[in-house]
Amino acid sequence: MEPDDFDSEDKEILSWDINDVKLPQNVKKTDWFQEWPDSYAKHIYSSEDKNAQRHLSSWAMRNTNNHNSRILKKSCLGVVVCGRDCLAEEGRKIYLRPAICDKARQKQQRKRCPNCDGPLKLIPCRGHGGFPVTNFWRHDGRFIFFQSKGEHDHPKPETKLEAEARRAMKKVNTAPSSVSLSLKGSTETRSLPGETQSQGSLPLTWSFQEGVQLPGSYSGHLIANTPQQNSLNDCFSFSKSYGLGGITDLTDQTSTVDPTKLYEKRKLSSSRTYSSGDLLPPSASGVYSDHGDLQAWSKNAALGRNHLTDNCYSNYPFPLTSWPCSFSPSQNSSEPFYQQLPLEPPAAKTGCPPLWPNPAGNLYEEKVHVDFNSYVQSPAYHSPQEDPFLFTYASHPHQQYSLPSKSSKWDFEEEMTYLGLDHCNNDMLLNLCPLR
DNA sequence: AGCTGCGGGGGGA
DNA sequence: TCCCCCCGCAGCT
Repeated sequence: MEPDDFDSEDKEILSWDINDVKLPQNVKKTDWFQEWPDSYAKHIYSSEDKNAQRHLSSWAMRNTNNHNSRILKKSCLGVVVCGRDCLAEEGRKIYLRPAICDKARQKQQRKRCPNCDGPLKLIPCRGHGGFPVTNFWRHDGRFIFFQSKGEHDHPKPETKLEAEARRAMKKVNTAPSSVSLSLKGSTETRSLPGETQSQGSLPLTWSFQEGVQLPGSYSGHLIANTPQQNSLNDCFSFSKSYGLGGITDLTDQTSTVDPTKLYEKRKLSSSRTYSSGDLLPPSASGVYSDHGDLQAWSKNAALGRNHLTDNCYSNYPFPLTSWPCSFSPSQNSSEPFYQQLPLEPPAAKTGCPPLWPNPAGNLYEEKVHVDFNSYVQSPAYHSPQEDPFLFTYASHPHQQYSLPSKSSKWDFEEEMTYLGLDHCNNDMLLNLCPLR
């Protein structure tokens, strides 16, 4: 929605209210999905927008009965914090996503802070005149209208994907046999070059501490130590959360597809070269970054609707809790995030490996520079004040993960086949590769 | 188990 | 009348 050159139609489009009897239908340009809508925002999404169809938000929004079946109303639940306001290692705080279900939330609040064993505390949202911020969704014609009322007065919780991943990790922890068996014996997963063994330097606070206590041979390493394994987790969450057709449950696939082989296969089949820091160790990151926007972006990308892919930027579907991407794009995910990244760091140290190749064939876009290892806050990043997930970070300058050069091609179909995704339906493929 | 949407109902302004 | 909240239910993942 560009505010220039208003005519009467544009004014109509801008001045609507969710309660209007008639909403504008002559919308020329729909908005990109906003994962962290705040303040008194209004957006018009295409009715084709999958995220909008699902009324998604990374804020923990619960359904509220407004006795109006035409307008879906949701109110914010706030954020769950440690009652002792403890700091995890490296000064990170704990911001959990409140469970949406009432009973699950009560159960959640009975749990203890895994960092200090203190009580957990729910900080309610009071951003709308003392009441929770409310979001309204209304489907009308070819559009989905969104309106937010109030301004969140609390930190961002972990995203839905992160919360789901955390639960998934707990499942792995409690029922490790199905996943871990296939990983046993993997030297890559057990011992990575330059990897330190400190759990405390894992990128998450309690998500990792609680969830990643994998069985013996793991020595505390997450399945997603390697980008390849990570992508499996990511796929899983994609399909689980957003119902992408074709990918049914990749957690099951980890028991049939040995991630070690996957990693080796990728090493062999790809011309990518990895530097000494090759596999990104969990210890290489210490920032609990809020990459929710990236998740939204990657979700959108996977759903075939993303301005970045439109612009031939490669897709970096950043993982859930486990991938230590240390940058946070704008709160407004309509802004291309490449504009907010450092233009050219001294050494092109990039960290997030691609999961989905760019449909245009530009598998790696070197404008995306992420340094997991030595987090230096640039003006392009959110300050910790702006973004509660970003905190001071003790750098580990020794490990690097090099992004392959543009010449590196990733055989997408081969990859999909190897991942067991060769049965993906057309919709899935269309979503992933809208240009194919 | 948890998320989501729906709807009945109570209570306050 | 409007708004907020609680609750239960059903469908889904």
